[in-house]
Amino acid sequence: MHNSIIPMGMDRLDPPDNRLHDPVASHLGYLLRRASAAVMAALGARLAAIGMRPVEGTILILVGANPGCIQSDVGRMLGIKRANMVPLIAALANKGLIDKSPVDGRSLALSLTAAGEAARARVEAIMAAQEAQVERMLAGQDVLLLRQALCRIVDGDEIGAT
Amino acid sequence: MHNSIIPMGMDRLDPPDNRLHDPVASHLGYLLRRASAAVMAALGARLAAIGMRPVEGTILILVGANPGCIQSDVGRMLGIKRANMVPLIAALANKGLIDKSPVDGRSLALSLTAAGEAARARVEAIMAAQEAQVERMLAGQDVLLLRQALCRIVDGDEIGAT
DNA sequence: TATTGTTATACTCTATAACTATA
DNA sequence: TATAGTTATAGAGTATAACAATA
Repeated sequence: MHNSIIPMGMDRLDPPDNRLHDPVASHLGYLLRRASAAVMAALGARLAAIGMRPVEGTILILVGANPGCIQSDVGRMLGIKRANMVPLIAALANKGLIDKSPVDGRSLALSLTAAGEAARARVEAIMAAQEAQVERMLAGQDVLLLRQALCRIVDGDEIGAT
Repeated sequence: MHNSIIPMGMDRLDPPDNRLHDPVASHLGYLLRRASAAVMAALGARLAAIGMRPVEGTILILVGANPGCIQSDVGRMLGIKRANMVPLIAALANKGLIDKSPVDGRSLALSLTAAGEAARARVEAIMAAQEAQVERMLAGQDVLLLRQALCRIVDGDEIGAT
């Protein structure tokens, strides 16, 4: 919390930032954004070790838990538009992790290949470790209540209107 | 929380998503990311009413609180790289909201113009309303503790290493 | 008529490398 | 040698519009 109130023009020029006073550092919206970025960066670094990005890992887990689900539903669940799902699913299929089989004539049923299931297991282990660390850093919180509150914001028809 | 455990292949095809089971919906990292996106989208919509984006508003507030600060310090404080600060500051200067005056020969001192100060006040009012709403949606939390925890994650040298 | 998958496209945000001028 | 500002550029992520095939 770089919130020291040292006026500009002083002689302390040594530290990384110039000890700016930051009135937004206490805003929960801002902190949410920065914390999210930090957590995603850390997860990205861990998943990169197995050649995977956070989105891809999440899709693997979701398809693994819902074999036969269709592309559009996965996108809706993750808040990803149809058009943007195409290259994501194509990449996972090209890596041989996901099978696409037509069910409908217009819908594609998704399922994990054997390699996809193995990858999913590795992803889940990494994400579980990440999750444990995040929970540890949220020490002092009622994590159950926090989860519920974040869900309210995510599904938030409450936010956006005044 | 779309977490109902209704197996695929049922006849309930009416709701938006096909009632997928979502094992990642409970992950704090994932919730953090989705909640952050929702809050930022709401803030973006509100600020768009005065022709401003969240980053620009944040910079106005930061410069207003630290007149004479230099571009690089603002970037460091907000986690924005030097190279990416250039067009941001240029845009605010072009709008006549920020003045740049050389102090160093290599550094530029930033300050708000009269119009910039007026814009800053409007931004701060909007952000305060947004912040109040976020706090309301986090009902049941110890907001002070939550702020501290999020700051730990943001400044997190703890996260990223195993 | 609404939905699925798809293509093309554009805009924002972010990251890196390289350069100049200055401290 | 390190820092400030700058340019150019590349990669994600996200958004819209349009189209064909299907329900």
